[in-house]
Amino acid sequence: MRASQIFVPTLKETPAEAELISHQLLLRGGFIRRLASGLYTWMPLGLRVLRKVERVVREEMDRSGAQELLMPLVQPAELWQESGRWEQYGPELLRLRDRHNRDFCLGPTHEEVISDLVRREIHSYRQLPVNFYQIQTKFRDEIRPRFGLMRGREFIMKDAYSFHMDHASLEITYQTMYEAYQRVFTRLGLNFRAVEADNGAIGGKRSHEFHVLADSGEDAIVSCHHCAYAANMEKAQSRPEPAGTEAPLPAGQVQTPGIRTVAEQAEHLGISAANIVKTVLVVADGKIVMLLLRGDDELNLIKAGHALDAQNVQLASPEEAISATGAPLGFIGPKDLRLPIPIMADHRALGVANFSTGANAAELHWINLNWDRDLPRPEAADLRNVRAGDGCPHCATGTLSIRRGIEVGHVFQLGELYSKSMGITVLDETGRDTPVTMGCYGIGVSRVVAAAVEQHFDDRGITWPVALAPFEVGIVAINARKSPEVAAAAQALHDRLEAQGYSVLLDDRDERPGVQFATMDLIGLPHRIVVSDKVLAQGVWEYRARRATENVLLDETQLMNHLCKEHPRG
RNA sequence: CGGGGCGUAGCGCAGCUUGGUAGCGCGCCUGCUUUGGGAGCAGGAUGUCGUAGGUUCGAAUCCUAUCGCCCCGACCA
Repeated sequence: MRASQIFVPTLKETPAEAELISHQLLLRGGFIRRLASGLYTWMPLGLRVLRKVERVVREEMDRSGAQELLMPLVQPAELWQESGRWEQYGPELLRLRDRHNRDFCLGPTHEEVISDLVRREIHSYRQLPVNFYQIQTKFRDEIRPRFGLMRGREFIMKDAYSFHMDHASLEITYQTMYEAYQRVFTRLGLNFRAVEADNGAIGGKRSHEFHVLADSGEDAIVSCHHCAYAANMEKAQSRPEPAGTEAPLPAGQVQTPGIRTVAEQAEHLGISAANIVKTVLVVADGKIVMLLLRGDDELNLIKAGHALDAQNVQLASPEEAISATGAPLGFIGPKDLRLPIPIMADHRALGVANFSTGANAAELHWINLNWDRDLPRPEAADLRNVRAGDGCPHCATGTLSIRRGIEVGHVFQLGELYSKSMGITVLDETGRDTPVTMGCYGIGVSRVVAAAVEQHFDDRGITWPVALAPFEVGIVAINARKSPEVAAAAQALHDRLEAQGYSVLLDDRDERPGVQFATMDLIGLPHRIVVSDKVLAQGVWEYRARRATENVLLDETQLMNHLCKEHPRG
């Protein structure tokens, strides 16, 4: 491909709308253009990158035995009403009506459609297991689309759905998908981590997220630097700590005027936050519940939802707090409640001796309380966010660290959720109707493009991994208009490389060398070859890898060997 | 949904406080020169100042409404 034949509108200046480096560089490099909030056009160069991702995903899905199909973006409301998600999904589901006044939605995901297909078409255990996938546009009417491709409203996703007679079969496919995802992200040249994830209210046995590691990531992921343990924040646990062995001190109450926060309380009392048990009131499915945490810990609402077996957990409002306990926020505690409120404590809160907590009266706190002696131990659960430095729950010596990640993949065991709500059954060996077990597996194809840039850029532009680059090799013909020899040599080299199977972009534009170099660097092709009179006179090519800083002079054989080494084929 | 910010040429911005009919840089077009890291000189084109209404002799500027875009928050008692 010659640069004069492909539309690559690069920008010297960064558009004001772009905050994230990937967003900036994809706009500047002419890969994407914004149409409206969360909606992007894939320009010719960007589309080439997107197709690269799709190709790798498709190859690995096919290799793992999944079958590709393509389902509609527009989906009838009836299916969503049947699964219950027409009501549950909320405003993220973009609903629309057709001319006959029938309700539809734009598919944010395709469990309903695939479930409908499978229950119509698959009737026997002999037809299972089966795994269908598609690479298709999704629409989610996000509260706040942001960061360009990272959180768009319309995006491209590979979604797969598997169906099984039993959990053992699901487990096999799940593992197969997990391994396929490992291969996909490895082949794409991304630094990623698979982490244990929370299944949410859906339940099911297992779930893993695949995160590309990047400081700009929206998710916190936890990993042990000693063993293989890794989990996302909602799921991560830490090694239990031995309870304190301090001798109990006499309990008492202390005036704490104007003290609202744990930090203020610790300072006022001259103790550490770890010696405070803080009380968080939440409303779990409409009911007030008191949660206790060590003062230096943070509540994780998702974990609270699990512990309480509640769909919806929110912090209580100041008014709800007063009406439930008689005390304002900041002075609430588990001892001597005037109304019975269910109490649940994080494990670590139960390990604190001689702790301070609210006394259920304005401007009053307890000090030196001890479990069992002063108040009964409440039910214990895991409620806190782990912190960097916590002990690993899986090995004896490791400690946890927290990094940022961009979620690009998710494998999930759905179990019988949809087969029950939508009645997907098959006949088993004995001729009995049996609900099938389901798994689902997603990759954010368009998000992968942005995530890759977040991980691969420098001050001059993008530094694509070879598997993602829109072209593998860039040829810069210096002053080709002045030198027919350069023009001819560059074109001939381009043709030879393409004949070898490389994708090549030949910069044949009538631009000054500086412009050509700047463009090449910005769009981030992995290999650059410069053709000039100077170089031709020496009978060599001037080569430079995008991620290198020095030029290398190579003869044709050396060049071909080098490229071959970088791009193993077959 | 709450809070904040911004809409002026294709892009980045100034002008607005103090109303007088729009400007800078980049890009674009023409010519000449230049040619190894986003060139120089000369000439040129491009704006319903987001939209609608109002105030005024006069509005990019003041007022009202509205649309769009961006950022932050929605997490601690």
